[in-house]
Amino acid sequence: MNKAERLFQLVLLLRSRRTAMTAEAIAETMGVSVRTVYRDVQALSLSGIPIEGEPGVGYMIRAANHLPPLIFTPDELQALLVGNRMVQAFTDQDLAKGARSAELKIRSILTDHLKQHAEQQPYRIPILESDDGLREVHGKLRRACEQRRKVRAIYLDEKQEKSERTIWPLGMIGWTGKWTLLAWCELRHAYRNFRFDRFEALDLLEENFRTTSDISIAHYLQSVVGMRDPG
Amino acid sequence: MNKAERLFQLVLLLRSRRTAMTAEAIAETMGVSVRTVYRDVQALSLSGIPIEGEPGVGYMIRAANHLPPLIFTPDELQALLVGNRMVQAFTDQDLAKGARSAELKIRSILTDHLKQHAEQQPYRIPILESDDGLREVHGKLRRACEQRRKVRAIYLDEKQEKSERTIWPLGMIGWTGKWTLLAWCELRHAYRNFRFDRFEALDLLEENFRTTSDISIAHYLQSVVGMRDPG
DNA sequence: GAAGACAGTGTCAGAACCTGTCAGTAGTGT
DNA sequence: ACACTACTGACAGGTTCTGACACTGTCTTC
Repeated sequence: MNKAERLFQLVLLLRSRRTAMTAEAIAETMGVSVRTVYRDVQALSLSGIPIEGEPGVGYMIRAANHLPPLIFTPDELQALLVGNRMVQAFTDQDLAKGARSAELKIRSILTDHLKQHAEQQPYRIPILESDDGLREVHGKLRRACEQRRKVRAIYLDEKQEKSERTIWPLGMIGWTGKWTLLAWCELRHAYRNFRFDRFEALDLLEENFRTTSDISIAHYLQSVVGMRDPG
Repeated sequence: MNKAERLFQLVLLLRSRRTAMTAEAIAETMGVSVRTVYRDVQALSLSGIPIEGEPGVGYMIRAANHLPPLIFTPDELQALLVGNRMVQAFTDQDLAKGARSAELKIRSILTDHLKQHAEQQPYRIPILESDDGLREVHGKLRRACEQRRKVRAIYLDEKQEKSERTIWPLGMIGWTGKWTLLAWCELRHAYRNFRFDRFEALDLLEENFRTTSDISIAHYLQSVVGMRDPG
């Protein structure tokens, strides 16, 4: 049996049971090594199939019938589709890819009636290749934020003055037409905002940082802007 | 992309459409040769997925239920959430409402693992009340586009000259930081682009218009911009 | 708190499988 | 008979997949 067929069978196998199944048991049923089962589980997981394992218990797939089926209203669908296009145009390559595959998944569960709706979109959001440089910056900063990695950056400020510093990227703020990074500046020991389009160079360092109650988006919004963080 | 993943994508792709798709079109979307598409179709068919082809028409899949329970990957989820926030900030009130309720529905089906992901968002997209005027314009134009209603508009052009005209709103184009309306101008008998922030007044008329092969977004993109409409 | 069991990951070489190419076939319309 | 489309067969070379084995991290037992 080849891999594709085996993955398909694995989904059927797990879905047909109410109890979990250990990797070893799966290996035996499928006639492959345990190592291969681990790889198969990972493959399914990466495709977004909600397969979950627990040590000592085994793997199972969450039964679909315990969930409310996802049914969107036309406005909800429209919002998702428009949002997805904005992401493709205004963020980074990886997120754009995520947006595309999320859209495929959403479209695949629509009723015919809604599919029709989805097809006649008045929205067009051009994806400009000239923004590819910005997309790269965006991607790097997103990774840095998510992994809480410090960043060494060369930045050009409003006065056209170049500076090199180490910053802790806390959050990415979307304004109409531009993104800024909220970061903690090690040099100044203070919050600073950086426009994405003013970075001359960016290096993700190996070193991590820790957000504290004194250094975080919520704290910045509270103490500097004077508003509660909506999350 | 490996075969297993591609087969999964193929199922989603076919399920996401109302109409059949030729092997050649599939090959192009997937980035593989046509021969491989034929093999993939056969593989799915052998696994018992009801995929059917008709010469000259293409392939399609009957009935659902063959889809494994579907959930999003972290990147897909991130894309949906960011997109939703952009919609709330940069479109109109109704669509924003749609975005919020869509988000609730999506969150309700997430696994614990994904919920955690969803909570630690680095993105913040402020919703500025000062844009409420723009939101109203946006909402009116969206309704006009969707219902294909003619619009009587007072518009201030680049030279600060005011004009009143009847237009057929065809599409809403999202640029970095601004929206423009592509419309057919009854006065000039030509396509015109209007910035949302330059409308002084907007009245949705009772009268409808009909898009034709000579007056449509696709035709505009083809004949004026010189590109194919991505849809 | 050391030893051991258990679940899962990293790596590697050889085997198996997959892909594109190209030639060929069946069916259909002219 | 010819052209055309949709599809299949065969094959070489390139990729990927698999199992073996060492290894990590966690939890349990004594």
